Formats: sequence, structure tokens, C-alpha cells
Amino acid sequence: MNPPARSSFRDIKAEMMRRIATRVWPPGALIPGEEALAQEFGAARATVNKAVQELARAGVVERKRKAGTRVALHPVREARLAIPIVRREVEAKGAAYRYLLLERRGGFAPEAVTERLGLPRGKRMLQVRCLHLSDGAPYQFEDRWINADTVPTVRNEGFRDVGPNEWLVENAPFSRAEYSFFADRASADEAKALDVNEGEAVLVAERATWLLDRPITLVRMVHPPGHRVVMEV
Amino acid sequence: MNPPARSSFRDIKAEMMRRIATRVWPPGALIPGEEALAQEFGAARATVNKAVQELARAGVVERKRKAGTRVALHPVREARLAIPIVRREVEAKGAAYRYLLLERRGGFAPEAVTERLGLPRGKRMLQVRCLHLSDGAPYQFEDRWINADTVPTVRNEGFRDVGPNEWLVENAPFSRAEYSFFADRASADEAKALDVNEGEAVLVAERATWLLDRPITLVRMVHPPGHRVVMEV
DNA sequence: GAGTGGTCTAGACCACTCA
DNA sequence: GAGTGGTCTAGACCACTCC
Repeated sequence: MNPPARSSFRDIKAEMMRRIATRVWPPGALIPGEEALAQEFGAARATVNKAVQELARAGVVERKRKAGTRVALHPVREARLAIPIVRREVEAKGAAYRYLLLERRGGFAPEAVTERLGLPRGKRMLQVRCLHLSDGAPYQFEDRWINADTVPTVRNEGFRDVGPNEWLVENAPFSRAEYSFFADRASADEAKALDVNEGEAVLVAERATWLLDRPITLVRMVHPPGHRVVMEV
Repeated sequence: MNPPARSSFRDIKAEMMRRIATRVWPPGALIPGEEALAQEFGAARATVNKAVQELARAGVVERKRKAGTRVALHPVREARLAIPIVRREVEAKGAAYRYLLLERRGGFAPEAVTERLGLPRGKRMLQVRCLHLSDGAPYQFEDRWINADTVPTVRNEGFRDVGPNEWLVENAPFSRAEYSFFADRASADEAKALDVNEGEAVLVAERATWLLDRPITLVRMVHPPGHRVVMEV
């Protein structure tokens, strides 16, 4: 008769989840309004609102003003990937991390780089190539172009002891990023650095970042064959 | 003097973001309590709370009772990837989708499959191999093993017109999934299906799903060279 | 013990959108 | 125009955790 005398928004959320999972509220169904739910659960509307908003954020329901809240027909599953600093990624696996600077030089960025970042052709940028090792074995080869206009202090950084990845996280927060994965064949340089055969299938992660509208960096991170990127769902 | 006369939690969040980005509140710093912020912004504490909670969820700040709220030292950036049905993925790009069943058969699953799913060796499963095309070109080759014990109705489904991906989404909700990416060389079968050379570098997505503790399916999805998985950050 | 965040309430006004 | 969700307020109690 009188369910939980006290309902927290978690209880309400859980009960709603249950009704959706057991098809008491089937996909596409219109569920009661916040006012009605508040009354049913004996809670304030704000409490119900918090519960339903979390369900909406998770993609379980869809909300529209005036139209009400519906159970999502095709719940959009979302995979999440934490993007740590490489050092932490290696250390999290219990392995010893080592960093090796291969090259640091200023020069004209290739058109592929400037175009990707929205910079003019022939722009001078800073290029850093380095290697990250896990227990002595190559873990990631990093080839990065940095826009010194956006991060002026980078001119004074040698990247001899600390990698550009870690340095940028501390010194150049980004507001926007584009991140993508693809498979590629290892170039001669990459093969040599990773100690694999040229042309081997490698996983490449590419990341471009901006601070507001100013491009910061474009990086190509190459992992040796067999490397897996694992995501949480 | 008096900034926004009316502060929404978005304004408050934005202003706090700005202070963190511009190092008014540097990494590791303790920021004012909710009460103080509420007074400063001329808002109720609940409003400030909502703003700060969103920053905490985004990993920008870390909160602890009694200890207060600190700017995160190493903001854990998170990339998100929507996992749509392949058909929708293709159609979203404005291309014409086509599905082609290559093979559907029952048989003993390889040990690699049963082990990955936590099933006994020599388990009989249903194997489905199919191809997804985008504007007539191979888009994804799918090689899937399904556990009919968890999804009995799958025995009556021929997968001639609708792909197992789409069918499972409608008929077998999963509660847990493991999702990973890696680069591989195209096998003979895969190369033939995707119309590329054998040994070419291909991007492989692998997904295993369970309903509670019962394994549902393990699928290997192979994309032709050049395919990019783009993530939001 | 005391301070801070976590949550709840009751009431209110607003904004969007459907009819 | 009217209904629904979005947000805000002022006040309150609680739970966790540091000291």
C-alpha cells in the first residue's frame, strides 16, 4: 500500500528503470508527467525531475516540453573512453614507464597538418617526435605538431624529460578536441621506432585540440600491432 | 559592477570554467564553498550546487564532503562514442545502406570465442557472417557468434533481410558490454568480402555482450582501410 | 565536533511546443 | 492557449569526513 515511505531520487530512478526494463512502460510509451510521478512516489517534483533527467541523459527516455517524456525507441548506447596521460596509462597497467625524445625542431608544417587545424598553408610550427615505452618495450610512437602562437611558452620547453602530452595537459588546457582512430600500415620511421616490420598493421589515434578557436596541436599516436583500445559501455 | 543580474546555473558554470581556464583558480586550488558562491552570484545554493556538480561530473573539479571542492590536478578527459546500428550509421552519412547475408550456420565455436565469453569449450553456437554496404561499397564485414541459450528466438530468425546487429538490438537487450578496437591484417575471407588485398591494415571493432551473467554474442566487425572512428570529446 | 557537500521540499515562474 | 518540462528559491536536515 505505502511503498518506500521515503523516496530518494535514486529509488525513483531505479523504479522507473525497472518499469522500462520489464516493459511495464514499453519502448515509445508516454510515461506520466512529473507532477503525477511526484504524487505517486510521495516526493517533490524537483526530486522526480532529477531522476528523470538522469534517465534522459543516459538516453533511456526522451523528453520534450509539452509532448512529455517517452521511453526511447532506440536507446543510444554510448561507449566511453578515458583519455589519460600516456605515462599514467602505462603505470596503471603496473608497468614501468619510460620516455624518449627522438626529435624536436621548428619547421613548415605539412599541408595535411595545417588544413586539419584550420591554419594557413606553410605555417611554421614546432614538431616533436618521441617514444613512450612500457617495461622497456615500445608502447606508443608520438608525432606531434604544436602551434607556438597559441602556446608561446612552448618555445622554452625542450621536452627532454617530460613528454609534450604531459606538458600540454599542464600548460595548455584545450576547450575543444577531435579524436579519431584508424588502422594504417607502419611507415619506415614508425616501424623503426616501434621495432616492427614496415607495413605492419598499426592502430593510429589522432587528436587535434583547440583553445577556443585557436589551434593548439595535432598529434598522431601509433601503437604497435596487437594493441587494444578498450572502452567502457 | 553587477554582472548578470540574473544568474542561471549555466552562467555560474561558465564563469567557474573561465576562472579555472584562466588560472584564477589554479589546478589543485580549493574553491569557495557553495554558500559563498551562492552569495557571490546572488543565487540559491541549489543553483550553485547544480553548476558545481556538472563540473564535477565533467572531471574539472573534485568534491569531498568537509574537505571542499578542488580544481582537478589531472582533469580526466573522456571521449564518447555513440554506438548506433550499422544501418543508421551509414544512413546518417547520407549514403544508401545495403545488407548482405553471407552465411548462417550452427557449429562448435572456436575456443577463442567461448573463452572470451566465459562459455565452456566446444559450445555449440550460431555463427552469422554478413556484409554491410554503403552506397554499394563494402562498409563493414561482420563475423558474429550468438549464444542461442540466452536468446532462444534467434533459432527462428534467418537473418536474410535484417542484420543480426539490428535484430539483437530489438530482441535481446544487453546489460553489460565489452568493446574494443585494434588494428589487424585482413584475413583471406575478410579481404575478399571487403574487396581489398589480403594482409591489408584493417580496423577491427570487437564487442561482447551479456544479459546479466549470460553471454549473448561476440562480434568482430572489420572495416576497410581508411575507415575512421570519430569520437566526441 | 564541526564544516562541507548531498539531497529534499513546496512553491513559483518561465520557455518551449503542440494543437 | 494550454500543458509539460526547465529552472530557480529559501529553508531544512542529513551524511560523510576531517580534525
